[in-house]
Amino acid sequence: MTSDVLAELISDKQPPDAKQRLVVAAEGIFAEKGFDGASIREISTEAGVNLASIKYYFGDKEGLYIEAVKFAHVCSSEGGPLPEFPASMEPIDKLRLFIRGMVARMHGPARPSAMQLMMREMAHPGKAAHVVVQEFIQPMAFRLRAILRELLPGHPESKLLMIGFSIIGQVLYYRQNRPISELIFDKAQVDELGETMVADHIVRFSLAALGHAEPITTGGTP
Amino acid sequence: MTSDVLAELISDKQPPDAKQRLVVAAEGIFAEKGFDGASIREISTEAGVNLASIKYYFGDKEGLYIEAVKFAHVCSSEGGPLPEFPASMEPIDKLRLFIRGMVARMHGPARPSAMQLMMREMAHPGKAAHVVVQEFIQPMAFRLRAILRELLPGHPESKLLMIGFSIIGQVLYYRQNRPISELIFDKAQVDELGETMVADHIVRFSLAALGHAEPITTGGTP
DNA sequence: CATAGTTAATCAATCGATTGATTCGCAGTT
DNA sequence: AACTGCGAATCAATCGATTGATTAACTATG
Repeated sequence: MTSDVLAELISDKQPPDAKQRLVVAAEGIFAEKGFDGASIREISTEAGVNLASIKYYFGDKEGLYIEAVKFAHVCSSEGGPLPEFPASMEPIDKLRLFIRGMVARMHGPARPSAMQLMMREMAHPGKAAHVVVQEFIQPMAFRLRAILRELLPGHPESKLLMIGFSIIGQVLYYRQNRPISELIFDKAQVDELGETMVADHIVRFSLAALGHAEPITTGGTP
Repeated sequence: MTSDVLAELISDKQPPDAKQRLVVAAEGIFAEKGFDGASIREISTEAGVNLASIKYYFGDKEGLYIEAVKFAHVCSSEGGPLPEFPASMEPIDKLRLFIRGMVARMHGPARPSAMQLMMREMAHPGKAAHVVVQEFIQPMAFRLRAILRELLPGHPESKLLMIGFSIIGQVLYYRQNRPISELIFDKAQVDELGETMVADHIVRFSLAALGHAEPITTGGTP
């Protein structure tokens, strides 16, 4: 039905029509207040369109929500489609690039509310979750597992799974738990951890755990 | 005002009164549907008490929510108050015990909805968040930082912070992202990762990254 | 005219909050 | 013992506000 909203939005022209404005406003408000907390009246008001337009374009509130999640997914993906590396590249270098790319995606400059909405949907998966998983999360997960399989041949699948979770867990922490971290420690102390610093740390920490870099204990390159 | 509910609840006798039943029911429903999604009518019905009792005991919906979060915090903590280790113990052993204890707490048998409610509040911190942080999260974080400071003297504070985030991030992943992981991979494949297996992996992965264990690449003990 | 799009107005339902009345238990007084 | 007064606790009933959803009338474009 309304599945081609995305194509319009990513290649949007200047004067966005009602449907576009609705999706954009919905993405921001749903990200801020969640599905239950947001009201379609507030969304339609911010979008500057009539309340009934939501039914007209999306059927009901949930239809608008799903489109907003899809839109958030597209916004988050345009930061870079996870760079392709040549098959000849050393798997350890692939892993290095993969982690860097993933951190960049997370901390990326992309519309913050987009990532926030996706995280909300991931925390409590609903009908819109499978879209995010299938088009956003699953490819990254399978790519990472392929790299790990190449890097650690012969290891049982369960071990590869846990190693992947250890790496993704580190990356996701900064996106999921930043507000809490700022409550625990000084906000300034947490905020000074820039994207490159975090990426360098996770790469070093993970590669060291896999025996492909000097352990953290070592100061620099001795 | 209603700050002594906790004392009653942790040492509760057989016939729970209205206030107790309200808190217990609220914890379950808030955990399942969130603050906005839950209604005080549903909570009072499940608790078997009158709607007006919520105002009588807790003032309003938010007051009940805060008490429910506190209750969830107490429930989650009773699994074990993070074992004290003697100061003479090697820091590396402290770290090992700490990780194991934290994984046990997360996967712990404690009322599942309790942990779920705390995670919900951590994901989108509100007025009740500082209670969870101050009494549940902060002590663990500071304890971990002390261990790391002892283990890695001379390292800058920012590096210790990121190392701590790497460890906590691994532990939290399994609690925060299990439903998504089960969507990405086979549910059975994820579920077969038991608590001890996960704990062993995180310990090995983290200690290896810090140069205090054989890297994962190594099969066993060569 | 016909279709697409937009509008204001309103629907029934549910929300959180509040009211006033009622019951219960236990002190103090006679 | 009997009666009284008072506060704690609970109840049904309802408040105004807001929710998502829907209708019918209106405009504009082709």
